[in-house]
Amino acid sequence: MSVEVQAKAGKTRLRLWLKLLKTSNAVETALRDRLRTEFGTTLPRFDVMAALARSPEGLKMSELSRRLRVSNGNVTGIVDRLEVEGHAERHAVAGDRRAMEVRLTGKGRAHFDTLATAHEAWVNELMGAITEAEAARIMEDLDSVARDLEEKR
Amino acid sequence: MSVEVQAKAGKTRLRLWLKLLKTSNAVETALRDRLRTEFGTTLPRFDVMAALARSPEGLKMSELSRRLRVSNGNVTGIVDRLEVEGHAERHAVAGDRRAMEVRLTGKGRAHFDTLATAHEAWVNELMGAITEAEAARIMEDLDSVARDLEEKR
DNA sequence: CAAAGATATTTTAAGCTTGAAATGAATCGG
DNA sequence: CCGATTCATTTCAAGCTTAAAATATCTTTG
Repeated sequence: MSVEVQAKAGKTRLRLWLKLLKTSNAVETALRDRLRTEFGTTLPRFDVMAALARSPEGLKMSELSRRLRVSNGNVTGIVDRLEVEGHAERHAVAGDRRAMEVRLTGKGRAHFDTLATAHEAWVNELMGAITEAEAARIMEDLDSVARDLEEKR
Repeated sequence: MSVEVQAKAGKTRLRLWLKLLKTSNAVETALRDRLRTEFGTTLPRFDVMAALARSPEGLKMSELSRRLRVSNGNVTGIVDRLEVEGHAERHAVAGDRRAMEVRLTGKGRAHFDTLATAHEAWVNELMGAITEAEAARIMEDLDSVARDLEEKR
């Protein structure tokens, strides 16, 4: 590839990145707004609840942190707040006094079901401009970026 | 479209959103890491400097806030820190004692040039898995989402 | 001109986020 | 068994972010 063509591809990727960032920020902001105004909650709390909903047996703090790719200290704070709300509970882990298992409460599960339904509808509304065929194609491209990034880690 | 096909397209869009979010978070985290470890700065400061670099005559606080789509209070804090570092300066605006014009200092401009060069190379490295043709196509799709979101605002 | 409304910015309170340090507990090698 | 290391979690300090309230100034209108 010539130097000129390389430079052009570079500028195109930079533009793509800026647009990708702008679009995902716009969608994310809309979701945060709606979670806040319609349900008085936040995206981080929703994310933690979603992870817990997929593991009814409970998850250790470190496992939650690993799955959501956020720091341990971050999970501590979010679970603290979910506990205050009565949506999650910490339980001692038999055989390891260092660890804590976190579970949704009944109230938390019911609340999450409501949130998840609304969330899926919102995403569909916000991303309505993309057809299924386009979605599949973009996902493939993003997958190749994600795989690349995974390797670098 | 049948109910079944609609539901399927809905699930595909949700998956696309989750992948979009994951990928852009991964790229953004890599960029934040490198700005921090290699230059001791942050993405918000980089973003403000980038906006200021494009307007050498200076920008008012409110204009900065509007362009970056962040709150006024947020800009106050970031500009405070850039000022402490000696990378930006606030100036009174002739004819409006409420307003402040912000500009990069000479030091700030030199610093930003270094950052911007590194930033562009990083984005190219991180998004290297995407060819120019794919990039162009994805940008079109994202544009349609962004336009849609613009209208909803 | 004075009151009312609009505009520019800062302040405040609350939450999210991180990396690093601290704590307490488990495990491992000798 | 004991000292060293590793592991799970929390605490801490700093920065980013927002919405809402507070300030100060400008503009419009009666």
